[in-house]
Amino acid sequence: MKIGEFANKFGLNVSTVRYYINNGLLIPVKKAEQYEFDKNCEEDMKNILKYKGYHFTIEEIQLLFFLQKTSRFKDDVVLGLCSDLLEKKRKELINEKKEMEAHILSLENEIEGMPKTVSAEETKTGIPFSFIPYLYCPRCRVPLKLDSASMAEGELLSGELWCECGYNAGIKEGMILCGKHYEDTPFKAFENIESVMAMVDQFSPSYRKLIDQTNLYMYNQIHEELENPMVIMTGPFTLNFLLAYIDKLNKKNIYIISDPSKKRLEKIQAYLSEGNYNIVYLAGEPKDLPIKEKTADIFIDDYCTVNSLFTYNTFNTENIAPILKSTATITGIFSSYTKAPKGLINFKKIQPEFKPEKMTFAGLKYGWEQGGFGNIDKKTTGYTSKNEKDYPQDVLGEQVEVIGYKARRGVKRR
Amino acid sequence: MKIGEFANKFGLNVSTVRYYINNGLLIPVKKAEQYEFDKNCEEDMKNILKYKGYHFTIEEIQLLFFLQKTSRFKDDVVLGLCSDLLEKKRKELINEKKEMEAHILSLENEIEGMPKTVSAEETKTGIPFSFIPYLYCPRCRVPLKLDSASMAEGELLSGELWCECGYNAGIKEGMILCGKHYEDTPFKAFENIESVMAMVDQFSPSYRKLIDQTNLYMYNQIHEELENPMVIMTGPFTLNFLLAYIDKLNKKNIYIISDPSKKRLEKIQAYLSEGNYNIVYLAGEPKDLPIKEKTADIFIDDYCTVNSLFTYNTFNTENIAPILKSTATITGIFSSYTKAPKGLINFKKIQPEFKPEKMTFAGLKYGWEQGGFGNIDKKTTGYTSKNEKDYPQDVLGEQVEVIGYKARRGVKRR
DNA sequence: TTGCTCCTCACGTCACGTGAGGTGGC
DNA sequence: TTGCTCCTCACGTCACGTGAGGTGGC
Repeated sequence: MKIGEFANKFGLNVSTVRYYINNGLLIPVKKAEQYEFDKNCEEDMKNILKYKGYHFTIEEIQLLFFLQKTSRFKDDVVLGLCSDLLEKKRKELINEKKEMEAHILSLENEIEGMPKTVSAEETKTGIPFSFIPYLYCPRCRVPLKLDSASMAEGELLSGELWCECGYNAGIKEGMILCGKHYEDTPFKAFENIESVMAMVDQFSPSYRKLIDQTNLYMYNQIHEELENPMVIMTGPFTLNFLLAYIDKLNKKNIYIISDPSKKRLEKIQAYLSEGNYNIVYLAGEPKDLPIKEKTADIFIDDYCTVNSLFTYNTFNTENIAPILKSTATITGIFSSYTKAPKGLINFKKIQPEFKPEKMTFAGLKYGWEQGGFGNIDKKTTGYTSKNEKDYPQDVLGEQVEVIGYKARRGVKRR
Repeated sequence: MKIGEFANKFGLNVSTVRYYINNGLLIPVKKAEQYEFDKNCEEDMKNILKYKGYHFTIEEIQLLFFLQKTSRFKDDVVLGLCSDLLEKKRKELINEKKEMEAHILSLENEIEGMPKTVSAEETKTGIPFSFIPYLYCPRCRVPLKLDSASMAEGELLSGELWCECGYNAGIKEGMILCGKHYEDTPFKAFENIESVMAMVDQFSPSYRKLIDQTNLYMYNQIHEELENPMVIMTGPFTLNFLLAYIDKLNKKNIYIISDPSKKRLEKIQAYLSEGNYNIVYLAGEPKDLPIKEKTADIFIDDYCTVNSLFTYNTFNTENIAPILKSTATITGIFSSYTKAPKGLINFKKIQPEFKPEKMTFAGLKYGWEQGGFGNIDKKTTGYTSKNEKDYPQDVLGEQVEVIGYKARRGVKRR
C-alpha cells in the first residue's frame, strides 16, 4: 500500500503519516524511492492513534514502541517503566475528564443565563442641560434660542432651537436634528455598516487585533488629561472605541456625537443607552453643526476602512478644527494601504466618486495642519498579513498599515 | 498591580500574560513604560481562563471579548452569534468528553491486561543441527568432533566439542562456551549495559530516533538479499536491531551471536527465546571463535556509544573478516563525535585505556579494508542536537554524527 | 503524452517558553 | 550602589499543514 491509500485508510493527512515516519513511529520499507506500507505499519498506526487518544506525546509513543517492540517486556525493569507510563496517563486522563465535566457544567450555566433576545427598552437620554450654552447658530455664531423645551432630570428631551437669522433645529427624543440631515446613511457601501457586526463579519481577526491595539494607543493619548471633565467630540465610526473605553473615562465628560444619518445615530444611542453618559447626539452635516467655536477639549476619530474612509470620502477637518479649543488634543486611528492597492481599485468600481489618492494619511495630516493642528505624532501599530483578506474588497498579497496618531495645535517641536 | 504579581495571582508565566496583552485580550494601562493591572484586567483574565477551559482558541476569545465588551449584546445578530459560539463549543466539549471516557476505559483494559511480572519461562533453544558442520577448530581449521550430545527437535542442547590438537568447548543449555570466556562483561562502564533499558535511561530521545532510523537503513541494506536463508553473524550490541527486525527477516536464517560474557549472552538468549529462531550463541573472544572460514553471508554490527565503542575499545575486524564469505555484505551503525570531544575525555577518566583517536569511523573503515572489505558506503543519518546530552558522559554543546554503512569485498567502483 | 501520486525541503501555525540585551524604579 | 523586576525582540517548541520544485510509475 502506498502512502496516499494508507493515510486515507486512517483518515489522516499524508503529511501526518510522513511526520510519524520521520519520527520513527512508522517504518514502511522503501521500494523505488516510494514507501510501501504493510500489515505491521497498520498495526503500528492503530497503536499510534490509540496512544494519542491516551494523550501521549510523540516522544512518549516513541519510547513505548521502543520498549514494546524491542523488549517485549522481557525485563522486569522495562515492564515496570511501561506500566508506570500507562498508569500515569490514566491518572492524568481522569483528572482532565473531571475538569472537563466541571467546564461543561459551567458552560451550560452560562448558556442558560444568556438573554434569549435583546430587550427593546429604549431608555433614551437627553441633551445635558449644561451643554445648552454651547449650542450656537452655525451661520451667525450667536447662542441659539430654545422654545417648547421638555426636560427630565436636568436633560433636554425635546424642543425647538432657532436663531433670528432663520436657522432652526428640532430636538426629538434627546437628539438634535439639524436642518440638513438624512434619515439613513447617504453613502451605503456595505450592509452592516452601522453595526458592530461589521467588524466581525468583514474584518479579519488580525486586523481587528490591530484596531484593538490602536484603540488602546488612543486611550493612552487622552487618559492622562481626564482629571477634569472634558468635552469630547467624536467623528463618526468611533462607536467601537467608545464602547470599549467610555467606562474608563471621566463619568462627567460630555460627548458630542454627530452623523448625517439619523438612523445611524439612533443605533449608537441604543448601544450607549446604559451607563447614563452625557451625550449630545447631532444629526447633521459636519459643515452645519450648531456648536460654539472652541468648545471641545478632545477630538477622537476613526478612519478605519469599511467606514468613513470609504463612505464619506472626506476628512472634514476644516469643519471640526474651529470647534476645538486651542489646547485641544486630537487622536485617531487610520488604516492605509501599503502594498498594491488593488482593493482600492475594486472599491472604486462600487463607489466611483471615491478618490483613493486623496484618502491617505498625508492627506489627513495636511487637513489637520490647515486647521492649525501641525504638531502631529504618528505611530504604526502594525501591518496586516499579506496572506489574509482584511476587507471584503481585499485582494491577497495586499497589506494595510494601521496607524494611531495624535495632534495638537502648533508645529511639532523637535 | 505589576505584571509579575498579576501573573503569579493566576499561576501563569509572565510570558503568557504578555501574549494575552499582545493579542488584545488584556488591556493593562502603561505607566512609565510598565503595565499596570487593575480590577478590569482581573475580570478579563478570569474570563480568558474560563473560555480556555471551554477549549476556545485565542482568536475565538478575542471575538467573544469584542462582542461582549463593545456590543453588550445590544444587537440580536450579535447575541445570536455569541450564543451560537457557546452552543457549538458545548457540543464539541461533550463529544470530547465521550471520546475521553472511551479512551480511559480502553486504557484501563490495557493496564489490566499487562503482565504483572515477567514469566521466568526459559524456553532455551539449542544450536541448529544444520550448523554443526561449520563448527571448526580455531587453531587447526578442521571440523570439531562432538561427544555426549543431547538433542531435542533437531537442536543441540548440550555436548562436548573437541579437536585432536587439544582444543575443546562445552555446549550447555544451547550455548557454546569457548575455552576463554567470561562469566560477566569484562569491561563494565555502565550499570545497565546489557539491557535495552540502557537506551531508555542513558540516551536522549533524539539520539534514539537517529538510531532507529539507522537500523532501518541497515535493514534496507540487507533485506533485498533475503530470498534464500542466510548465515548472519552479528557483533555484540546488535540486540536492539535484532529485536526490531528479526521478524521481518527470513525465518530460516541462522544467526551467530557471540560475546565474551556468558551473562550478556544469557540475557540476549532470554530476549530472543520466543519465535524459534535459529541462533548459535558463542561465549568467547572474537579471536577464538570455533567457526569455519567463509561461513557467514551477512555481518551486522553496532558501534553506537555506551557499548562496544567504549567498552571493547577495538573493532575486531581482523577476527571477523575470515569468517565472512567472499560475497558477504557488512552493514552497521556507528556513532562519532563531530564537535569538541570533551565527552570522550570524560570517558577516558573512567576507562583510562580507552583511545578515542583510534575509535573513529576512519579507523573502522581501515579495519574492514585490511580484512579485504574496501567497497564501503557511508551514510550520515543525522546529528544530535548540540543542546541535549545524548550520553551520560556528554557535555552540552557537543554533537554526535550517527552513521549507517555497508561494505563488500573489493575496492569501491566509481 | 498526460494526469496522478509520490518525493524532499523549507517555511508557516498556534500558544506559548526561553534567553539576550537593556532600561528604570525601589 | 545593588538587586530585583520590568521591557522588547528574536528565536525555539510541538505536531503537524502548506506549498515549491522535481522525479517516477501507470
